[in-house]
Amino acid sequence: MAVYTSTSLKAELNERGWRLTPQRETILQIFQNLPEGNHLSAEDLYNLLQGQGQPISLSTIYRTLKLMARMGILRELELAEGHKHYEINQPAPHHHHHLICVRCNKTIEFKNDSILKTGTKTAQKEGYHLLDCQMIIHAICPTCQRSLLPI
Amino acid sequence: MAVYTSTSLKAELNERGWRLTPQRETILQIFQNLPEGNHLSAEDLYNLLQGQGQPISLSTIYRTLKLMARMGILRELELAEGHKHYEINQPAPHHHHHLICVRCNKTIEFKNDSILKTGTKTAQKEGYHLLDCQMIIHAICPTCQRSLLPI
DNA sequence: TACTTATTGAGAATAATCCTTATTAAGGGA
DNA sequence: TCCCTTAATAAGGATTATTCTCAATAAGTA
Ligand SMILES: [Mn+2]
Ligand SMILES: [Mn+2]
Ligand SMILES: [Zn+2]
Ligand SMILES: [Zn+2]
Repeated sequence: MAVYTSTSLKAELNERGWRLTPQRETILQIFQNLPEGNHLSAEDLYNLLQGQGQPISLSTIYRTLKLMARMGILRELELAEGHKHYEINQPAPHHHHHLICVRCNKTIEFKNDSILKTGTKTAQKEGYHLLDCQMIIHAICPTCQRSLLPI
Repeated sequence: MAVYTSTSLKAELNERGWRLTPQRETILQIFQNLPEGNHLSAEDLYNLLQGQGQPISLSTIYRTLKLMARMGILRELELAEGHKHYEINQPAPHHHHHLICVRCNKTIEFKNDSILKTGTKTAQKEGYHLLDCQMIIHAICPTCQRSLLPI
């Protein structure tokens, strides 16, 4: 859960025999500049880059998102049915969690320092190398509670 | 996060104009009798029922899993790439969380009472009706740390 | 028992994600 | 700076988990 720059990303990639490409640099920048509370799906990111005139193929998008999630640079979130969302993975005080309405997918972020502490301790105890730690609350929002629509 | 019986499931379904079917009863029983630490995918459940000589169509399996997750009876877990897993949703002292290796998907369950408390408090504060609350730790297990295989 | 309509089963449809392959270009060494 | 090795990209096809459609069935209710 480190804070990455182009330089530190390059270093970590090269260390493993991998390469820093303009595509990877671009995608890292997008997420670094994404305002807190925003989350991008693969297709969101694809469209965003198209709009900015620096298109990247969908294959590369998917490969890069997976790579960066497995490196601990991005967090992979299940905020809605059917597809994943991503955001930058940052330590406290930016580290946060998600409260999600299972009916309308409205999502609220919240912070709680003890969660990351518990995650760190648990991973360490088992000898795991921590990448990300998230609490997900599935619930029904006030609006959906009032609506009579089924499930 | 209540403990369900056939009777209480029927009551809750009927209250909403829905019905208790043998298929729903069977699926609830499967999960109630599933030993802690076991998690079933839709296909796992389908095959299990086939083997027990009480087959249920895959459509119904998917519909029922989603229904029960949205009722708070089952927990929907993202333990591996590509498909969901389910387990019964129970309060303390059975309530637990998951530490997952992102490379080999090895999963360890752990308990921590303060997590559910935080979840309950956070949902309540926002006026959400709590269904489930889970902490997910993504990490790399000791074995995968030693292996030189990339990502 | 009879009626209404939620639910099932079967298979087709959808869509997110992954895979294949030719081409490009990053990194490291001379 | 130029070369070589090979990792990475782009494009489109393939895969597959999940949803949808619809005719047939059966749960709930009076
Ligand atoms: Mn977020
Ligand atoms: Mn479990
Ligand atoms: Zn809602
Ligand atoms: Zn592992």
